[in-house]
Amino acid sequence: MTCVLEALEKRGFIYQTTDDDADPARSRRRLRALLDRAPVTVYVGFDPSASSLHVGNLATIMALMHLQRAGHRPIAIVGGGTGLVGDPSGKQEMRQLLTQDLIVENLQAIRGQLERYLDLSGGRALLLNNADWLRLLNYLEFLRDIGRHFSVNRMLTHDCFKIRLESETGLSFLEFNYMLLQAYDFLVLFQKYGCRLQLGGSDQWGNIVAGTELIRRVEGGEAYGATIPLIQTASGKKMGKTEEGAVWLDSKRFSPYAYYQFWINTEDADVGRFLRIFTFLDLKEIEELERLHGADIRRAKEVLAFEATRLTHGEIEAAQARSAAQALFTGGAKGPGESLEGVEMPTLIAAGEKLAAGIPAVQLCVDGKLCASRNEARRLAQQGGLYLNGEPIAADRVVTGADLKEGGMLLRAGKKRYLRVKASP
RNA sequence: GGACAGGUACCCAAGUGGCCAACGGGGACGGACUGUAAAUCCGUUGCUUCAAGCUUCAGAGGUUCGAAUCCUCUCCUGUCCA
Repeated sequence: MTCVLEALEKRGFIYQTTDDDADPARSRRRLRALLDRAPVTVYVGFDPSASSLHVGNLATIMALMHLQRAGHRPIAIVGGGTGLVGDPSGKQEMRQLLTQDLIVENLQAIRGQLERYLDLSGGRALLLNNADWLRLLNYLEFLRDIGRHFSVNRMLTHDCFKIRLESETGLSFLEFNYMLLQAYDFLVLFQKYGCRLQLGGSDQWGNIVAGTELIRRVEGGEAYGATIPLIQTASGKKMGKTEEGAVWLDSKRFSPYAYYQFWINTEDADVGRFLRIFTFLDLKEIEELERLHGADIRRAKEVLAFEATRLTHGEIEAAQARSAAQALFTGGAKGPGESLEGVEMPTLIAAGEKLAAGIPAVQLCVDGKLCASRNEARRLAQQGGLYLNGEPIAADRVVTGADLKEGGMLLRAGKKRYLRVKASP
């Protein structure tokens, strides 16, 4: 059995582990041994504050998939209990508190999504809601049994608190407790499921360590933690954010077409790193792709986009997204034409009679979500960034049935944003 | 509970009676250059039927010919004191 930890390290998943040693040669030895010896139960927590996971969660999910494939047992906690508190780690501002109903709703949705990535059959992976045990807690008992193991002095030295203590927002007592709850989660999982390893984003370091220490104090047991680096783009932006917000893994919120586009727009410098983290291609193949230079790097990006889309949305959707991209970009589509027939892409259906009478192009932009307002569309056109069937158009351009080509037309904003307009019968 | 400081557009942040739809920076968007990349340069960045008009500076009232700016009350945040 090849060492999973080593494989994860090579792919760039591991930022730090609780088993790190000043001497790199000895580092992570026990953790490696643990993972090599027998199946290990590994836990990761997901935040239930949104009804969908997003690309920011993806690296962690991928890590879990690798571990599961290597025979280990993942536990995904959806924080129905901790979600009521809100993790202050890495946050400048206090979180909005969520209602219980909302959390339960989100939890169900996230559950459904995780099933796409993890094999839950026969207990090969578990999805748990920490509300199941956190809600049973009694305040006084918790303080006496768990609280006494924590030193406030020590807690205050953690970065996650330091930042907030120095910020204008401050830190509420509620949030200050979050760390104890997450540590307690780990302890419960250790006791009930024999969970020995917790994984998380690098912002989770403090919470994870708090858990391993609590386990040592209460149970005298040895547990480990590992963090995954915060994935940033080469130019230093947080990965997985677009102007519209997060890149969701839910196809209703973020279409497979848009998802594919998100990946194909990866910066050159990130392609290799992302291939390692966000696909299962083997390292040799990735190295091949990394050898591409100049415009050829796009080929590697196509592989990345296709693989990533396939993992999240499935083979069929991925293929559709790819052919849409090829038709629009590589094919240099000017009009909708045959090449776009049946292609999955953003499409606006305009009422036939209205179109015959003429609709301002700016209105179509707004209706089709290409622009937020007619003003914005007008500006876009004035700057020469609005195209109809491949030709730049003026701000006062009125679109009529005469602009339809083979039953549709193609509006483009800037270089990348396309909208197909079709007439309803 | 008391004292003080503050709440300005996506974010940061100027402005302290008219010259303010509001300086500057970031971000974003468009153009040029390219390869649906990065970097760079130029431009844009409240809404509307683009002429003018309309709605914005925590909220509600008020003073004034005229308010983001002055007054009153309310809400929110931070700091210090109790």
